Amino acid sequence: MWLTVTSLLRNPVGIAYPGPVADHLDRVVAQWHAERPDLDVSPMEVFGRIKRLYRLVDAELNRTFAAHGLDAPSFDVLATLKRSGPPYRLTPTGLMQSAMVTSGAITQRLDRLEARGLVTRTRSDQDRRSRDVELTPEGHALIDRALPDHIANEHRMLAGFDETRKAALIDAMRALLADLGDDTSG
Amino acid sequence: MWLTVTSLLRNPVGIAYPGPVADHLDRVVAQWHAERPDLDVSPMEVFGRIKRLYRLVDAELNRTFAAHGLDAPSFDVLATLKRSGPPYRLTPTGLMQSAMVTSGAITQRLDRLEARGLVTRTRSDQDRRSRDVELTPEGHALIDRALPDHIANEHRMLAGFDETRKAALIDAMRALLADLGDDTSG
DNA sequence: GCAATGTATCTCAGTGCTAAGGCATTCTTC
DNA sequence: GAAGAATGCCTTAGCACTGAGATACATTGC
Repeated sequence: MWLTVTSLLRNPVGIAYPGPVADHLDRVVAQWHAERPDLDVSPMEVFGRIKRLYRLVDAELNRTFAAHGLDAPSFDVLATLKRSGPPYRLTPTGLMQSAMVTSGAITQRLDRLEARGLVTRTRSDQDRRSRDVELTPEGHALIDRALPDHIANEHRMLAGFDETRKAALIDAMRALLADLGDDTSG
Repeated sequence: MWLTVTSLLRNPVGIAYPGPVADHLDRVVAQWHAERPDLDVSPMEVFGRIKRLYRLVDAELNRTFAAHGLDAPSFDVLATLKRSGPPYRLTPTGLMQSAMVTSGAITQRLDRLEARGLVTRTRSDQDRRSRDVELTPEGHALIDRALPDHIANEHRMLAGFDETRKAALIDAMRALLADLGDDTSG
Protein backbone atom coordinates (compact mmCIF):
# COMPACT_ATOMS: atom_id res chain seq x y z
CA MET A 1 0.00 0.00 0.00
CA TRP A 2 1.88 3.05 -1.21
CA LEU A 3 1.43 6.59 -2.36
CA THR A 4 -2.08 7.27 -3.57
CA VAL A 5 -4.04 10.39 -4.34
CA THR A 6 -6.14 9.62 -1.33
CA SER A 7 -3.29 9.33 1.12
CA LEU A 8 -1.68 12.42 -0.35
CA LEU A 9 -4.81 14.51 -0.06
CA ARG A 10 -5.63 13.26 3.38
CA ASN A 11 -2.16 13.42 4.84
CA PRO A 12 -2.64 15.52 7.96
CA VAL A 13 0.59 17.43 7.60
CA GLY A 14 0.35 17.86 3.85
CA ILE A 15 3.57 16.05 3.04
CA ALA A 16 3.55 13.28 0.47
CA TYR A 17 4.95 10.07 1.93
CA PRO A 18 4.49 6.38 1.34
CA GLY A 19 2.25 4.78 3.91
CA PRO A 20 -1.11 3.31 4.70
CA VAL A 21 -4.26 4.99 3.48
CA ALA A 22 -5.83 7.57 5.71
CA ASP A 23 -8.01 6.41 8.54
CA HIS A 24 -10.59 8.24 10.60
CA LEU A 25 -8.04 9.91 12.83
CA ASP A 26 -6.01 11.17 9.87
CA ARG A 27 -9.11 12.95 8.67
CA VAL A 28 -9.83 14.36 12.11
CA VAL A 29 -6.32 15.74 12.35
CA ALA A 30 -6.52 17.15 8.81
CA GLN A 31 -9.80 18.88 9.66
CA TRP A 32 -8.31 20.50 12.73
CA HIS A 33 -5.30 21.57 10.72
CA ALA A 34 -7.60 23.38 8.30
CA GLU A 35 -9.79 24.89 11.00
CA ARG A 36 -7.23 25.65 13.70
CA PRO A 37 -3.76 25.65 12.12
CA ASP A 38 -2.41 27.32 15.26
CA LEU A 39 -2.99 24.18 17.35
CA ASP A 40 -0.79 21.09 17.23
CA VAL A 41 -3.39 18.38 17.59
CA SER A 42 -0.98 15.51 16.96
CA PRO A 43 -1.62 13.87 20.38
CA MET A 44 -5.07 13.03 19.05
CA GLU A 45 -3.37 10.54 16.76
CA VAL A 46 -2.69 8.53 19.87
CA PHE A 47 -5.70 9.14 22.11
CA GLY A 48 -8.27 9.18 19.34
CA ARG A 49 -7.11 5.80 18.07
CA ILE A 50 -7.13 4.34 21.57
CA LYS A 51 -10.75 5.36 21.93
CA ARG A 52 -11.72 4.02 18.54
CA LEU A 53 -9.93 0.72 19.09
CA TYR A 54 -11.61 0.37 22.45
CA ARG A 55 -15.07 0.84 21.00
CA LEU A 56 -14.50 -1.58 18.14
CA VAL A 57 -12.94 -4.24 20.32
CA ASP A 58 -15.50 -3.88 23.08
CA ALA A 59 -18.40 -4.34 20.67
CA GLU A 60 -16.78 -7.40 19.12
CA LEU A 61 -15.92 -9.09 22.41
CA ASN A 62 -19.43 -8.54 23.73
CA ARG A 63 -20.81 -10.84 21.08
CA THR A 64 -18.99 -13.85 22.50
CA PHE A 65 -19.97 -12.91 26.05
CA ALA A 66 -23.62 -12.64 25.03
CA ALA A 67 -23.46 -16.08 23.42
CA HIS A 68 -22.77 -17.43 26.92
CA GLY A 69 -25.43 -15.34 28.67
CA LEU A 70 -22.85 -12.88 29.95
CA ASP A 71 -21.88 -9.27 29.46
CA ALA A 72 -18.44 -7.72 29.71
CA PRO A 73 -18.68 -6.69 33.39
CA SER A 74 -19.84 -10.14 34.50
CA PHE A 75 -17.25 -11.92 32.39
CA ASP A 76 -14.60 -9.63 33.79
CA VAL A 77 -15.41 -10.56 37.40
CA LEU A 78 -15.66 -14.28 36.74
CA ALA A 79 -12.43 -14.30 34.73
CA THR A 80 -10.58 -12.30 37.37
CA LEU A 81 -11.62 -14.79 40.04
CA LYS A 82 -10.74 -17.74 37.83
CA ARG A 83 -7.28 -16.55 36.89
CA SER A 84 -6.46 -15.74 40.52
CA GLY A 85 -6.17 -19.50 40.99
CA PRO A 86 -7.10 -21.58 44.04
CA PRO A 87 -9.02 -20.86 46.17
CA TYR A 88 -10.62 -18.61 43.48
CA ARG A 89 -11.32 -15.96 46.07
CA LEU A 90 -10.76 -12.20 46.00
CA THR A 91 -12.06 -9.15 47.83
CA PRO A 92 -14.28 -6.52 46.20
CA THR A 93 -11.35 -4.11 46.48
CA GLY A 94 -9.13 -6.44 44.49
CA LEU A 95 -11.81 -6.79 41.83
CA MET A 96 -12.30 -3.03 41.80
CA GLN A 97 -8.61 -2.34 41.15
CA SER A 98 -8.38 -4.96 38.45
CA ALA A 99 -11.46 -3.68 36.65
CA MET A 100 -10.65 0.01 37.16
CA VAL A 101 -14.19 0.84 38.25
CA THR A 102 -15.65 2.30 41.44
CA SER A 103 -16.58 0.28 44.50
CA GLY A 104 -20.25 0.89 43.78
CA ALA A 105 -19.87 -0.71 40.38
CA ILE A 106 -18.29 -3.81 41.91
CA THR A 107 -21.01 -4.06 44.54
CA GLN A 108 -23.61 -4.07 41.80
CA ARG A 109 -21.72 -6.55 39.64
CA LEU A 110 -21.47 -8.89 42.62
CA ASP A 111 -25.16 -8.42 43.43
CA ARG A 112 -26.01 -9.63 39.95
CA LEU A 113 -23.57 -12.53 39.97
CA GLU A 114 -24.61 -13.59 43.45
CA ALA A 115 -28.28 -13.53 42.44
CA ARG A 116 -27.42 -15.86 39.57
CA GLY A 117 -25.56 -18.18 41.90
CA LEU A 118 -22.22 -17.66 40.15
CA VAL A 119 -20.33 -16.24 43.13
CA THR A 120 -20.71 -16.18 46.91
CA ARG A 121 -19.93 -13.36 49.30
CA THR A 122 -18.84 -14.14 52.85
CA ARG A 123 -17.41 -12.03 55.66
CA SER A 124 -13.66 -12.26 55.95
CA ASP A 125 -12.29 -13.62 59.21
CA GLN A 126 -9.06 -11.62 58.96
CA ASP A 127 -10.77 -8.27 58.46
CA ARG A 128 -14.43 -8.08 59.31
CA ARG A 129 -14.91 -5.01 57.10
CA SER A 130 -13.95 -7.10 54.12
CA ARG A 131 -15.63 -9.76 52.05
CA ASP A 132 -14.47 -12.92 50.38
CA VAL A 133 -15.88 -13.28 46.90
CA GLU A 134 -15.60 -16.81 45.58
CA LEU A 135 -16.62 -18.68 42.46
CA THR A 136 -19.40 -21.25 42.92
CA PRO A 137 -19.28 -24.52 40.97
CA GLU A 138 -21.77 -22.90 38.57
CA GLY A 139 -19.45 -19.90 38.23
CA HIS A 140 -16.53 -22.19 37.47
CA ALA A 141 -18.52 -24.09 34.90
CA LEU A 142 -19.70 -20.94 33.14
CA ILE A 143 -16.30 -19.26 32.90
CA ASP A 144 -14.75 -22.57 31.80
CA ARG A 145 -17.24 -22.70 28.94
CA ALA A 146 -16.98 -19.03 27.97
CA LEU A 147 -13.24 -18.56 28.22
CA PRO A 148 -12.09 -20.79 25.34
CA ASP A 149 -14.60 -19.12 23.02
CA HIS A 150 -13.45 -15.71 24.16
CA ILE A 151 -9.79 -16.55 23.58
CA ALA A 152 -10.57 -18.06 20.18
CA ASN A 153 -12.45 -14.90 19.29
CA GLU A 154 -9.47 -12.75 20.25
CA HIS A 155 -7.16 -14.94 18.18
CA ARG A 156 -9.50 -14.58 15.24
CA MET A 157 -9.53 -10.81 15.60
CA LEU A 158 -5.73 -10.74 15.42
CA ALA A 159 -5.40 -13.43 12.76
CA GLY A 160 -4.54 -11.02 9.97
CA PHE A 161 -2.40 -8.73 12.07
CA ASP A 162 1.30 -8.65 11.36
CA GLU A 163 3.39 -10.19 14.16
CA THR A 164 6.05 -7.49 14.07
CA ARG A 165 3.46 -4.77 14.37
CA LYS A 166 1.78 -6.70 17.15
CA ALA A 167 5.02 -6.83 19.13
CA ALA A 168 5.61 -3.12 18.49
CA LEU A 169 2.07 -2.32 19.56
CA ILE A 170 2.42 -4.25 22.82
CA ASP A 171 5.78 -2.67 23.55
CA ALA A 172 4.51 0.84 22.92
CA MET A 173 1.29 0.35 24.87
CA ARG A 174 3.18 -1.05 27.83
CA ALA A 175 5.45 1.99 27.79
CA LEU A 176 2.55 4.43 27.50
CA LEU A 177 0.68 2.74 30.34
CA ALA A 178 3.74 3.06 32.54
CA ASP A 179 4.14 6.69 31.48
CA LEU A 180 0.54 7.48 32.33
CA GLY A 181 1.06 6.05 35.78
CA ASP A 182 -0.84 2.78 35.45
CA ASP A 183 -0.30 0.98 38.70
CA THR A 184 2.43 -1.61 38.25
CA SER A 185 2.52 -2.88 41.79
CA GLY A 186 -0.57 -5.03 42.05
CA MET B 1 15.47 -1.11 33.17
CA TRP B 2 16.78 -4.62 32.75
CA LEU B 3 16.52 -8.08 34.17
CA THR B 4 15.11 -8.09 37.66
CA VAL B 5 13.74 -10.75 39.93
CA THR B 6 10.37 -9.18 39.47
CA SER B 7 10.38 -9.22 35.68
CA LEU B 8 11.76 -12.73 35.74
CA LEU B 9 9.11 -14.02 38.09
CA ARG B 10 6.33 -12.22 36.35
CA ASN B 11 7.40 -12.98 32.82
CA PRO B 12 4.29 -14.53 31.29
CA VAL B 13 6.13 -17.19 29.35
CA GLY B 14 8.66 -17.93 32.04
CA ILE B 15 11.70 -17.05 29.98
CA ALA B 16 14.24 -14.59 31.35
CA TYR B 17 14.72 -11.68 28.96
CA PRO B 18 15.75 -8.05 29.27
CA GLY B 19 12.80 -5.69 29.07
CA PRO B 20 10.52 -3.35 30.89
CA VAL B 21 9.14 -4.31 34.27
CA ALA B 22 5.95 -6.26 34.32
CA ASP B 23 2.71 -4.33 34.06
CA HIS B 24 -0.82 -5.34 34.92
CA LEU B 25 -1.35 -7.30 31.71
CA ASP B 26 1.88 -9.25 32.17
CA ARG B 27 0.54 -10.43 35.48
CA VAL B 28 -2.85 -11.29 33.97
CA VAL B 29 -1.19 -13.37 31.29
CA ALA B 30 1.08 -15.06 33.83
CA GLN B 31 -1.93 -15.94 35.97
CA TRP B 32 -3.72 -17.52 33.04
CA HIS B 33 -0.58 -19.41 32.14
CA ALA B 34 -0.53 -20.92 35.60
CA GLU B 35 -4.25 -21.65 35.73
CA ARG B 36 -4.91 -22.66 32.13
CA PRO B 37 -1.59 -23.56 30.46
CA ASP B 38 -3.54 -25.16 27.63
CA LEU B 39 -4.80 -21.78 26.41
CA ASP B 40 -2.71 -19.26 24.49
CA VAL B 41 -3.99 -16.03 25.98
CA SER B 42 -1.42 -13.81 24.25
CA PRO B 43 -4.06 -11.74 22.40
CA MET B 44 -4.97 -10.32 25.80
CA GLU B 45 -1.66 -8.51 25.70
CA VAL B 46 -3.19 -6.37 22.98
CA PHE B 47 -6.85 -6.10 23.93
CA GLY B 48 -6.31 -5.85 27.66
CA ARG B 49 -3.90 -2.96 27.25
CA ILE B 50 -6.29 -1.18 24.89
CA LYS B 51 -8.98 -1.35 27.54
CA ARG B 52 -6.68 -0.19 30.29
CA LEU B 53 -5.31 2.68 28.24
CA TYR B 54 -8.82 3.73 27.35
CA ARG B 55 -9.92 3.87 30.97
CA LEU B 56 -6.87 5.80 32.11
CA VAL B 57 -7.02 8.28 29.26
CA ASP B 58 -10.75 8.76 29.49
CA ALA B 59 -10.58 9.59 33.19
CA GLU B 60 -7.75 12.05 32.64
CA LEU B 61 -9.39 13.84 29.72
CA ASN B 62 -12.65 14.19 31.61
CA ARG B 63 -10.97 16.46 34.12
CA THR B 64 -10.32 19.13 31.51
CA PHE B 65 -13.82 18.79 30.10
CA ALA B 66 -15.31 19.19 33.57
CA ALA B 67 -13.26 22.34 34.13
CA HIS B 68 -15.22 23.86 31.24
CA GLY B 69 -18.60 22.57 32.37
CA LEU B 70 -18.55 19.77 29.83
CA ASP B 71 -18.35 16.01 29.76
CA ALA B 72 -16.79 13.79 27.13
CA PRO B 73 -19.97 13.21 25.08
CA SER B 74 -20.79 16.92 24.91
CA PHE B 75 -17.23 17.89 24.09
CA ASP B 76 -17.19 15.25 21.40
CA VAL B 77 -20.23 16.69 19.63
CA LEU B 78 -19.09 20.30 19.86
CA ALA B 79 -15.58 19.41 18.67
CA THR B 80 -16.91 17.34 15.78
CA LEU B 81 -19.05 20.25 14.62
CA LYS B 82 -16.19 22.71 15.05
CA ARG B 83 -13.63 20.70 13.12
CA SER B 84 -16.08 20.13 10.28
CA GLY B 85 -15.45 23.77 9.37
CA PRO B 86 -17.90 26.31 7.92
CA PRO B 87 -20.85 26.24 8.13
CA TYR B 88 -20.25 24.10 11.29
CA ARG B 89 -23.22 21.96 10.46
CA LEU B 90 -23.65 18.18 10.43
CA THR B 91 -26.50 15.68 10.57
CA PRO B 92 -27.16 13.41 13.56
CA THR B 93 -26.11 10.49 11.36
CA GLY B 94 -22.74 12.09 10.72
CA LEU B 95 -22.24 12.72 14.42
CA MET B 96 -23.33 9.17 15.18
CA GLN B 97 -20.75 7.64 12.85
CA SER B 98 -17.97 9.85 14.12
CA ALA B 99 -18.74 9.08 17.77
CA MET B 100 -19.45 5.37 17.21
CA VAL B 101 -22.63 5.44 19.29
CA THR B 102 -26.26 4.65 18.50
CA SER B 103 -28.73 7.12 17.05
CA GLY B 104 -30.53 7.24 20.39
CA ALA B 105 -27.35 8.38 22.12
CA ILE B 106 -26.90 11.21 19.63
CA THR B 107 -30.52 12.30 20.00
CA GLN B 108 -29.99 12.58 23.74
CA ARG B 109 -26.67 14.36 23.44
CA LEU B 110 -28.27 16.90 21.12
CA ASP B 111 -31.22 17.31 23.48
CA ARG B 112 -28.83 18.30 26.23
CA LEU B 113 -26.73 20.60 24.06
CA GLU B 114 -29.78 22.23 22.53
CA ALA B 115 -31.26 22.83 25.98
CA ARG B 116 -28.04 24.62 26.93
CA GLY B 117 -28.19 26.74 23.78
CA LEU B 118 -24.95 25.33 22.39
CA VAL B 119 -26.38 23.85 19.18
CA THR B 120 -29.53 24.28 17.10
CA ARG B 121 -31.48 21.62 15.25
CA THR B 122 -33.36 22.53 12.09
CA ARG B 123 -35.11 20.48 9.42
CA SER B 124 -33.03 19.96 6.34
CA ASP B 125 -34.42 21.38 3.09
CA GLN B 126 -32.73 18.73 0.95
CA ASP B 127 -34.07 15.79 2.92
CA ARG B 128 -36.97 16.46 5.22
CA ARG B 129 -36.25 13.32 7.25
CA SER B 130 -32.93 14.81 8.22
CA ARG B 131 -31.78 17.52 10.58
CA ASP B 132 -29.09 20.15 10.43
CA VAL B 133 -27.22 20.42 13.69
CA GLU B 134 -25.27 23.65 13.96
CA LEU B 135 -23.09 25.37 16.54
CA THR B 136 -24.58 28.51 18.10
CA PRO B 137 -22.31 31.46 18.93
CA GLU B 138 -22.31 30.16 22.52
CA GLY B 139 -21.31 26.71 21.27
CA HIS B 140 -18.47 28.23 19.27
CA ALA B 141 -17.30 30.25 22.24
CA LEU B 142 -17.33 27.26 24.57
CA ILE B 143 -15.46 24.88 22.30
CA ASP B 144 -12.97 27.64 21.46
CA ARG B 145 -12.27 28.02 25.18
CA ALA B 146 -12.15 24.30 25.98
CA LEU B 147 -10.19 23.05 23.00
CA PRO B 148 -6.80 24.68 23.72
CA ASP B 149 -6.90 23.36 27.29
CA HIS B 150 -7.82 19.91 26.03
CA ILE B 151 -4.96 19.89 23.52
CA ALA B 152 -2.53 21.19 26.11
CA ASN B 153 -3.65 18.42 28.45
CA GLU B 154 -3.05 15.80 25.78
CA HIS B 155 0.42 17.22 25.10
CA ARG B 156 1.17 17.07 28.81
CA MET B 157 0.06 13.45 28.96
CA LEU B 158 2.50 12.54 26.18
CA ALA B 159 5.32 14.82 27.36
CA GLY B 160 7.46 12.01 28.72
CA PHE B 161 6.66 9.54 25.97
CA ASP B 162 9.43 8.59 23.60
CA GLU B 163 8.88 9.92 20.06
CA THR B 164 9.98 6.71 18.37
CA ARG B 165 7.59 4.66 20.44
CA LYS B 166 4.85 7.17 19.75
CA ALA B 167 5.36 6.81 16.00
CA ALA B 168 5.40 3.02 16.34
CA LEU B 169 2.26 3.11 18.45
CA ILE B 170 0.40 5.25 15.93
CA ASP B 171 1.53 3.07 13.05
CA ALA B 172 0.49 -0.14 14.78
CA MET B 173 -2.85 1.23 15.94
CA ARG B 174 -3.66 2.48 12.47
CA ALA B 175 -2.91 -0.96 11.08
CA LEU B 176 -4.97 -2.73 13.72
CA LEU B 177 -7.91 -0.40 13.18
CA ALA B 178 -7.80 -1.16 9.46
CA ASP B 179 -7.52 -4.85 10.23
CA LEU B 180 -10.54 -4.77 12.51
CA GLY B 181 -12.54 -3.12 9.76
CA ASP B 182 -12.75 0.40 11.10
CA ASP B 183 -14.53 2.37 8.43
CA THR B 184 -11.97 4.26 6.37
CA SER B 185 -14.33 5.84 3.89
CA GLY B 186 -15.96 8.62 5.86
C1' DG C 1 -48.37 6.37 -9.97
C1' DC C 2 -47.96 3.13 -6.35
C1' DA C 3 -46.33 -0.40 -3.40
C1' DA C 4 -42.41 -1.99 -1.22
C1' DT C 5 -38.26 -1.06 0.68
C1' DG C 6 -34.86 1.82 2.71
C1' DT C 7 -33.27 5.80 5.48
C1' DA C 8 -33.12 9.51 9.25
C1' DT C 9 -34.41 10.49 13.53
C1' DC C 10 -36.78 9.99 17.80
C1' DT C 11 -38.89 7.40 21.88
C1' DC C 12 -38.58 4.65 25.82
C1' DA C 13 -37.59 0.97 29.01
C1' DG C 14 -33.84 -1.21 30.89
C1' DT C 15 -28.98 -1.27 32.42
C1' DG C 16 -24.47 -0.26 34.39
C1' DC C 17 -21.80 3.35 35.83
C1' DT C 18 -20.21 7.39 38.85
C1' DA C 19 -20.11 10.47 42.83
C1' DA C 20 -21.24 11.38 47.24
C1' DG C 21 -22.22 9.82 51.43
C1' DG C 22 -23.03 6.26 55.26
C1' DC C 23 -21.77 2.53 58.42
C1' DA C 24 -18.79 -0.69 60.53
C1' DT C 25 -14.25 -1.98 61.43
C1' DT C 26 -9.24 -1.35 61.80
C1' DC C 27 -5.10 1.37 62.31
C1' DT C 28 -2.39 5.18 64.30
C1' DT C 29 -0.98 8.27 67.60
C1' DC C 30 -0.55 9.92 71.83
C1' DG D 1 -6.76 2.61 75.87
C1' DA D 2 -9.19 6.35 73.68
C1' DA D 3 -9.68 9.68 69.92
C1' DG D 4 -9.19 10.51 65.33
C1' DA D 5 -8.06 8.99 60.82
C1' DA D 6 -8.23 5.57 57.40
C1' DT D 7 -10.23 1.60 55.13
C1' DG D 8 -13.73 -1.65 53.03
C1' DC D 9 -17.99 -2.09 51.40
C1' DC D 10 -22.68 -0.64 50.52
C1' DT D 11 -26.53 2.69 49.26
C1' DT D 12 -28.71 5.89 46.37
C1' DA D 13 -29.71 9.44 42.98
C1' DG D 14 -28.62 10.82 38.67
C1' DC D 15 -26.90 10.05 34.11
C1' DA D 16 -25.57 8.30 29.44
C1' DC D 17 -25.96 4.46 26.80
C1' DT D 18 -28.14 0.43 24.18
C1' DG D 19 -31.73 -2.13 21.69
C1' DA D 20 -36.11 -2.42 19.97
C1' DG D 21 -39.54 -0.17 17.94
C1' DA D 22 -42.21 3.96 15.95
C1' DT D 23 -42.78 7.69 12.67
C1' DA D 24 -42.01 10.35 8.72
C1' DC D 25 -39.94 10.90 4.50
C1' DA D 26 -37.27 9.21 0.28
C1' DT D 27 -36.08 5.93 -3.24
C1' DT D 28 -36.69 1.97 -6.20
C1' DG D 29 -38.91 -1.10 -9.35
C1' DC D 30 -42.58 -2.11 -11.82
